[in-house]
Amino acid sequence: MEELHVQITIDPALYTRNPETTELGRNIVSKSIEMIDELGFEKFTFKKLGVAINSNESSIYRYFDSKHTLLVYLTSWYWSWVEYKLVFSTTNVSNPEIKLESALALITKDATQDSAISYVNEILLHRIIISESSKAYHTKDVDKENAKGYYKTYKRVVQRISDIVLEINPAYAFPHMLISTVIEGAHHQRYFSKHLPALTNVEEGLNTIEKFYTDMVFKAIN
Amino acid sequence: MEELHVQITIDPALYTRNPETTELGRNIVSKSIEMIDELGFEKFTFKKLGVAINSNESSIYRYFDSKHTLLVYLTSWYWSWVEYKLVFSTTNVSNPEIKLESALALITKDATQDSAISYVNEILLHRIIISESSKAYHTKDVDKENAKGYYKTYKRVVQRISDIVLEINPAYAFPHMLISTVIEGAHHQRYFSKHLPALTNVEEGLNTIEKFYTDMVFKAIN
DNA sequence: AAGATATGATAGTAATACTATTATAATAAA
DNA sequence: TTTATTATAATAGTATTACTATCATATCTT
Repeated sequence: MEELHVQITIDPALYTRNPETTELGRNIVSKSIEMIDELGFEKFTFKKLGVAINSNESSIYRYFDSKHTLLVYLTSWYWSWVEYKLVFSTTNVSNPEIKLESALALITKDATQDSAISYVNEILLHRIIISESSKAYHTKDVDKENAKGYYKTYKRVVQRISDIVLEINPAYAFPHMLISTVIEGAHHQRYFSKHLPALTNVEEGLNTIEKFYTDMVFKAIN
Repeated sequence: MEELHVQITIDPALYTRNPETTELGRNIVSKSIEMIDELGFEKFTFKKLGVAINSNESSIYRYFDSKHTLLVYLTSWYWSWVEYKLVFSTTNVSNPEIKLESALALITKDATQDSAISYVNEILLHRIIISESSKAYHTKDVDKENAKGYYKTYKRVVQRISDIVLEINPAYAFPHMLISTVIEGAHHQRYFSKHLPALTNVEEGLNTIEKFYTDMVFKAIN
């Protein structure tokens, strides 16, 4: 696996002090990913995180003004990272079908292991996205937060893949619905396959999710 | 609209005292639906509910042992109700394509207004399902709760519609994935259309969600 | 060496998600 | 009709949460 040297830029609206720039900040991000994965978002607290990194609750609040914005920060980080990989794997590919195929692989495949940034464990982050990320926007404050740009990176990824769909079939009327259905669907199916298998037909090691959605998308747009 | 006289039966694992059997119980269910819709699940509390129905927090705890099981109860209620309507609208229909079409309409259409049970506002309940129901199973306790049968009714609905899919195409390999994708997808699209429209192509009053998923499903299984 | 800034430690607050106890009201059985 | 049973209400209490505020100390810059 080659290492990608990525500069992932997160909207300053999502933090009060940029965690990338200090060791404490990177520790907060790093350990919070581990702990949210382990405890679940509800049982994760800044106090526990402070203890785990030998720091203090009050210091963490200087980086993120709530547990919730930290979650939004992490999802935003994830989508920036996906966007980077998306651009990387689709530029200079002229055939839009092939572009769409790799885009779909990217959003439906199991966790990728390339370590772009040392302090972020992308496999754990992917698991958090699957289990917890819908909580980031299922809030009574969505509209306010959306206006502040909290979900920009997610929307950008959907837009980019929708554009590829339109390259293949400019008359297709529902590209955004289709792509957001695949993204959310892939997360659900991965979660269901582990916890509610009656809701899936996933078979271990067969890339079922990727195959299912790739097949579905190409049939839908033709 | 004709009135359906339904007997919706909820698994006793989901309550400590059956709320259907007493006025207080029905008030709890009724008002909690209104309040969760209005406040969102996080800001809803049993204390506030107690005040709203002129009762007491401690009395509510005799019906439901947590806020979380109340949410699971409500989702279970919702799926029982959907199951009833599904059976009602598909029995004695011999053509499986037509059966599938009405099943898909049922799970993708906007809130239906027939009042089967007086103390449940199905429109508000549908909104709760859209905005909050994923929180019912995105917990660290899913496996334990699944073993107790908490998600049975949801799984039964998916199973029933998957069976119709298999009637049409017995060789189709992913019926459960397809149907759970449609159900979750329809909820997401409805939520996105209100709060994150960049992720959809929904147009007001055109039944976009129903059309999109119906088209998608029939293309996928043929 | 002085000034600025980041971090840590401690304390405090209102609210949450409960549990426990006791009193009172309503209903059913003797 | 009295008694026993059960449901509800009222009150208090607990540990924890999600913060805010204050102040001391360590570190880094000029």
